[in-house]
Parts: sequence; C-alpha cells; structure tokens
Amino acid sequence: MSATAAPLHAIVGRGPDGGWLIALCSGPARPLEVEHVSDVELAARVRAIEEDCAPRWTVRSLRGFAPRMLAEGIRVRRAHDLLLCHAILRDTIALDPPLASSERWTRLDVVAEPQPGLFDIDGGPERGDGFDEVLAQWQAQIAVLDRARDGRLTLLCAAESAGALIAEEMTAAGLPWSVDVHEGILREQLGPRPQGIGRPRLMAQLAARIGELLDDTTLNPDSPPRLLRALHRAGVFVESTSKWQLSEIDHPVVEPLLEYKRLARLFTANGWTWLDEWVRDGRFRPVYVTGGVVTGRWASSGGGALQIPRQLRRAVRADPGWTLVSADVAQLEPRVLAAMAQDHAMADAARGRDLYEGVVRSGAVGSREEAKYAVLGAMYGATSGESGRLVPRLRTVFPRAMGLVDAAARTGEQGGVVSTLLGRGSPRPGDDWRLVQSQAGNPDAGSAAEARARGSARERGRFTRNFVVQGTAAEWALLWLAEIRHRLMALPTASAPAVASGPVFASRAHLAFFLHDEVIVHAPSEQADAVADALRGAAAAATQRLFPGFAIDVPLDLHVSEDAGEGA
DNA sequence: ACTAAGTGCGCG
DNA sequence: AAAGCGCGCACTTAGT
Repeated sequence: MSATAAPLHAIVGRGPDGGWLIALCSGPARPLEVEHVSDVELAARVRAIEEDCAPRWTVRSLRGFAPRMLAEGIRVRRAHDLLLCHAILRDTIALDPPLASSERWTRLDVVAEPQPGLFDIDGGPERGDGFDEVLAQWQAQIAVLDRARDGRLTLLCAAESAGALIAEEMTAAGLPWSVDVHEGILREQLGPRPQGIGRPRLMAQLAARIGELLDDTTLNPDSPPRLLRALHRAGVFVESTSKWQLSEIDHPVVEPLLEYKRLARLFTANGWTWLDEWVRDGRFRPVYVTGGVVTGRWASSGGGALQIPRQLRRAVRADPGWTLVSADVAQLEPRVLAAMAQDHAMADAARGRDLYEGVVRSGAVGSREEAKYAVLGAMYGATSGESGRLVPRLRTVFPRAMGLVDAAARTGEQGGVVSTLLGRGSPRPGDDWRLVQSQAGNPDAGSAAEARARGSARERGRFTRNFVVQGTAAEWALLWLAEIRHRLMALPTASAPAVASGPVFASRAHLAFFLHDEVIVHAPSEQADAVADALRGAAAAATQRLFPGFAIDVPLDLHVSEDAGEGA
C-alpha cells in the first residue's frame, strides 16, 4: 500500500446541474491535494483511490454519493457522512461545547423519494456547497472528535456512516421478493384482484354481513364514527372501534368485523397496488432513513419497509442457487440495559437464550409472562396495570439497571437531556413543553394546569427513560451491521448464478434487509454456513466493542432457508 | 378542491 | 382509549 506516501486527497467533481460533489479522503495529516475531475472521470478516480488506500471518504451525504458509486460498480469501504455526524456532534452532551450547529449542515426533512436512482435529496451535489465550506465542516468535526476524551463519539460517527453506506447498499441490492407468492396470498385471503375501484370479493362479503348484523346495509366499516354509531345502535357499547376493544365484546358482529379489519389492512397497505409500486424485477427496494429517529434508529420512507406484516414474509424468496440467512436478537434492549448499567445480576439473568426465564430464576417474579411485563414496563415507564405493579419488584433484584432508567426518567421530567452509551443526545424539550411547566409554577395556576404539567413531565420522563435503552440498542445494531458488512466483504465471490441485485452484489453475499434488531442476508447457497458464522461473529464483535470487558450474552436466532417466512 | 388532524394498525 | 417507548401509512373527517 502506498497510503503513507499519498497526500490527503480531495476530489472535487461537478454534479449534473453544476453543483459540487466532493469527497475528501481522510487519513493521517498530510498535505492537501485537491483534484478537480469531470463527472465522467469521477467514478474511475474513486475506484483507483479506493483500491490504492481505502480512505474514509468524507461527503456531505452518502445518500447522494453512495448510490452513484454503486451504480458504477464501486464500493467504498469506509466513509464519513457530514450531515449525519453534524446532527450527532451538534446535540451531544459528551462534549462541551458541542459542534457549532449550522443550518447548512442540517438535513432538510426530506420527502419520500419515489424513484430509486435519483440522488438529488438532502442537499446532495445540487445544494451548491463550495469546496471550502465542506472542508471547513469536515475540519470542525474532526477537531471536535479529537477533543473528545474517549473514542466513543468517533466510534459512533464511524458506525453511523457505515450504516448510511449499508442503507444505500440494501436499497441498491433490494430484498428478493416473489410477486407470485405475494399474489397467491392476496388471492387466498381477499379473492381475485378487483377491477377498477371496489373492494375485493371477500372483503365485500364481510362488509355486507356486517351491515346486516348491524341493521345498516349502507354501512361503511372503514368509517370509524359511523361504525361506532352503528355498534351503539346495536347495543355494543365500545368506546372506540379499535380491535383490542372489540375483541373483548361478545357479539356476532365482532368476528366478521375483526376479519374485515385484517383484510382491509392487507388490501390497503400491502395489496396489489403496493406490489405494482414497490416490487420491480423481483426486488423490494425500500428507502431507509438512517438517523431518522432521534434515538438513532432508522426510519424508512415509502413502501412501509419497517412494517412488512409477518404474514407476508413468505414472499421474501431467495433466487435460484441462493439462500436467505436471517438472524434476529432475542430481547436486545434489556440485554443492552444490563450491560450499559454494568448490572451483573441482570447480566446473569440474561445468560442463555431467554432473558425472561432468567428473570424468573432470579426470583423477582413468578412466571415468564410476569417477567416480560415487568421488564417491558421498566424500559417504557409503566405506572399502572399489570406491568406497573410488577416493575418495583425489579428494583430490588436489579438495582443498577433500574437505577439507570429511573435516573434517565428523572432527568427528562426536569427538562434535562440524556445520552446513549456512545454519546447520542436526546433532544431538548420544546418551547411548548417548557411553557406548560412554567405556567404550572405560577401562583395563580389552577389544578388543571398543574395536572397538565405533571402529565407532560411524566410523558417526557418516559421518553428519556426509553431513549437511553432504545438508543444504545440502536448503537449495538449499527456496530453489528458494520461488522457484518465487513465480514461479508471478505467472502469470495460466488460460483452461483448472478442475481438481479446490481453490479456490486450480483455475485456476492449481501445484506438485503435490516429492521432494528434483525437482518436478512441474501447469499449463494454454498456460503450459508460462512454467512451464519459471520452473523454470529459480528454480534460477538459488536458486543465487545460496545461493552468492553463486560460479560453479556447477546444470542441470535438464526435461520437458513429459501424464504424468510415464519419458522422457516 | 385541497390540507391537516384524527383514527387505527402494522413493525420493532 | 391501552396500561407503557419509537416509528409510517392509508383512510376518513373537519376545516379552509
């Protein structure tokens, strides 16, 4: 490698409509060499430099840069996304002062991008940054990271950027999706595809039956107010038409109504229209919005990628000669809580596959069901009901873990900010929140104002309580993803037939889906075992990275099969 | 005719 | 209108 000899390199390329696309190759401090290249030359230069020294490519947004490189068949190994890292470093409380906030480096909250392949979002090249501005922001971020006492924020920025790279790669590769299987499910559940407007046959039949049972043949079950009135007329006194309320009522209309709701959901959210719009060439290509949730979780835009109903997972099918390796973490969040709080008792309970059984063994509660309610209630801030009743029992058995979430809740209630393990900060309370709190402090404030203030304080406490756990779990997941990518890149290319996953992934095992604590890898069949090892090894590595020196089990449920259906 | 808010349900 | 967190999307209704 000639990396040490090469100067710090900046490539400045013209975007399609005259803006700038800038990539800085960072590395050890070296003289800066700026190279202007035309749009046509850009890909070739990136490829050459990547092969030469695998730098950490620094760009305004990987959402602009990565898809373009992938389309050219180029895959960069490391990157730094200035928009995403600006958001982290601006809001962190691990640094005083944090990075200066700048409008110019704040992601515009973006509209869904209907046509994958365009990259004019998030102020990509078209936003018109000057090179000096990008360089200055990069230097500001590097300076802030150098000042940090430990490497946590640096790790977080690297993981966040790796995540952004992976998100673009997964969109490019797509999730292999069988239109035939999907249509089979639709036909079986709903009947044939309706021509033009109108309900599918089985939905229409149910709607008619509901109308008869409620004595209103013009009733539209899709209208909650009318449905509620019709239910009341028929003597069904529910307060809303939600399914959890209906399911507690004993009346002949309940069954067809719940069935109607189930089918309506399938039809409107994942019916034929969804297939037409989102599945092309046997691939579902959702757009992931990395850093889209304040906790650091990903959001998605379009296609409801994060809400694929489990009943449709059967439509996820490997291509011939390929297989799907899926893995998810059992009870990630409480495991992360135990480790970040250094709670050895809870880590003991977490030993093995089922944390809830471990909680029972600890003696805190009597049954697995109770353990589940108690643990979820602890992380979400339950105060009443079954869950709220059980939470206090955990305080005596797991004082450190409970102390951590309780402290986070108190901070939030008082208007403070909390932080994940790697240093992502929670948002400050909004003006309206503070107004409500200060109004309650006025001498002439009524009891209603005080109740409102208490309510919103507790609400915020539940948010910050959950933030530290959800956010740190998201960090574990990012580290896992990055490590998976790294290990998959080390596998040889396949002898299996090439698949329709774009130039980079046609012959390589690749991440195809990610959802908070689970991944799906599309891999040549002969590499199934190697991929499974990679997923397990990556999980162990992520755990070591995030919780060095602390023993915590993070077991995976792993499946290898041709489809990603339940229990496959 | 168009938009914003409310409702309900899917996912973790 | 879940108790108890975080999301996205489709549909209806109320408001302009």
